[in-house]
Amino acid sequence: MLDQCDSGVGAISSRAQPFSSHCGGKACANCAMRHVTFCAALDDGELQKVSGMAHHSHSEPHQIIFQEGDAARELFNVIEGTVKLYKSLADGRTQITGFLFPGDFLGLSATGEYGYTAEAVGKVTLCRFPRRELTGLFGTLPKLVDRLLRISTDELSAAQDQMLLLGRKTAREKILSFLFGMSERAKKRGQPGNPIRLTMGRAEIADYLGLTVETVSRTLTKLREDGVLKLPRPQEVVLVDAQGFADLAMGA
Amino acid sequence: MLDQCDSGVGAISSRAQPFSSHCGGKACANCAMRHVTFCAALDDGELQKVSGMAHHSHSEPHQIIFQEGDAARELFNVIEGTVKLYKSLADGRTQITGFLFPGDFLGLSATGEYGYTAEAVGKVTLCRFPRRELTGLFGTLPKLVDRLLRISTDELSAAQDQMLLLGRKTAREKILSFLFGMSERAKKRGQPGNPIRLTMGRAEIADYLGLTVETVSRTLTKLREDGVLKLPRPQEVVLVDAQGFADLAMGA
DNA sequence: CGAAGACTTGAAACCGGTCAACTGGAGTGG
DNA sequence: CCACTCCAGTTGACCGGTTTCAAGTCTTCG
Repeated sequence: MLDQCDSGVGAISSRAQPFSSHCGGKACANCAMRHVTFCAALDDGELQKVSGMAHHSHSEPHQIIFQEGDAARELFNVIEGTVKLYKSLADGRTQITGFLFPGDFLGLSATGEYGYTAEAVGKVTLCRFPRRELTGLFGTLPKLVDRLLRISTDELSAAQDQMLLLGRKTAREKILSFLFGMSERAKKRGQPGNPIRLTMGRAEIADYLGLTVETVSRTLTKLREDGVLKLPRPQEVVLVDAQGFADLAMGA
Repeated sequence: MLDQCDSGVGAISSRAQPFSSHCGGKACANCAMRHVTFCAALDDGELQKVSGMAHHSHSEPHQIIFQEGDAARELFNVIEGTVKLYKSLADGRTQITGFLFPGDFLGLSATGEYGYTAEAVGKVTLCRFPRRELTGLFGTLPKLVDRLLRISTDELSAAQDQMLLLGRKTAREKILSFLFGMSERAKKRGQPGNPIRLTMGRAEIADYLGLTVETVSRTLTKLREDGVLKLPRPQEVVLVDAQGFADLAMGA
């Protein structure tokens, strides 16, 4: 199901994979991410230029992709799996600033150092680009910068929504917003929006929503008791009434 | 002190100002913001190209500059005064996502609509650019896009810090971080970092930190009682030991 | 089958929120 | 010039949602 340089969105491979593989030639042209992330901004000829500099790599669960403060030498597209981005305080308190799924992009930095840590949640496949080589194309590929600017402002918008959530929503509202967001993003990736598959654990949901594990668990239980959702297994959320749920999550 | 198209950073004018004024010719060349925000990315010749499309305007306290959902037709530089950006829930709960001061930029949007509301905190002077005209220059002025990308990633980085603050810090830590940030930003604008001038009210600080007015007030009182700072007037914070304060705020 | 880890549930404590009253300075008008 | 009003800020008492601490339960996996 997984070729060296190409994978189906959300496909799950049971085959052993090389940790890293260089992809020359028309690798990018065959990539499942061809029409998403910044690659979509390029025509076939332009894609050729970046094809040579990219390569795929695989990360194991809990593996750190890069840490806050590391020199930002690479940019990444997520091909498969879930990545979490987070910042921590000295005493260990952690805030997850975002989850990334197939088709998402990461690695932009204004300072030359990554501003946060990126870690694989489950098994992850990434497409890596050397930053200097890619930014070197900015002059000749203006569409590339446009696209990155757009990705960046998109992320900023999401960050502002998350600030509203963290600063002003109750635990119940946080959970509802989170589930709604997960559902919408799954749909955008062409996956079903209703049975929601949670690829991250309760502790990670808690660190994303500014809550504790216990509160996340209790709140989900309460939503189940209220008939809003079912939890056949911890990682699977079935929405009883998807439309009613959307209204709830939006704040009706 | 204030010309039509030029003002000193942080200068306070007592003269009546026209609400809006078009600035042709070498207006931008004389602007106090010439070497900050995205203007700094352009040489004198390039600046000429944008000079004609820009004009300054003045806003009164509490005046809405644009609202969440409005078509994003303009981009702005803050010339003078304080601007707040915020998002609100249907029931009125509000989260301020950022304060902008002279030299700061706003108005980027991925969707074509502003994703948040911008409001003048005190009297404000803005430099306005029609979005379509400015983005039309992207092709010929790659440095402009680079700069906007950098501004955007800077903001994203600040947003992530704010998420950590909102999700994981205590009220005391939030206030300390806020004051520290205000001090650092004042220094970057070439103003003193120690007596901190708070141009926004307690309610706005509260909406920025995810607290209530009462908690902001109580926490400031506590910091005063602990000898960390003095409050000669509500809008003026004197740090008793600036270095010790910085350590505190960073989490020592 | 046993151990480890993730998730859930329970009881009690606490931080920050809510509601309410008070203070003080700025602006206004008598 | 002083009294009044208004509003921002402060302070107090109480409340409650979330956290904390602790003990279960369930699943997974060796």
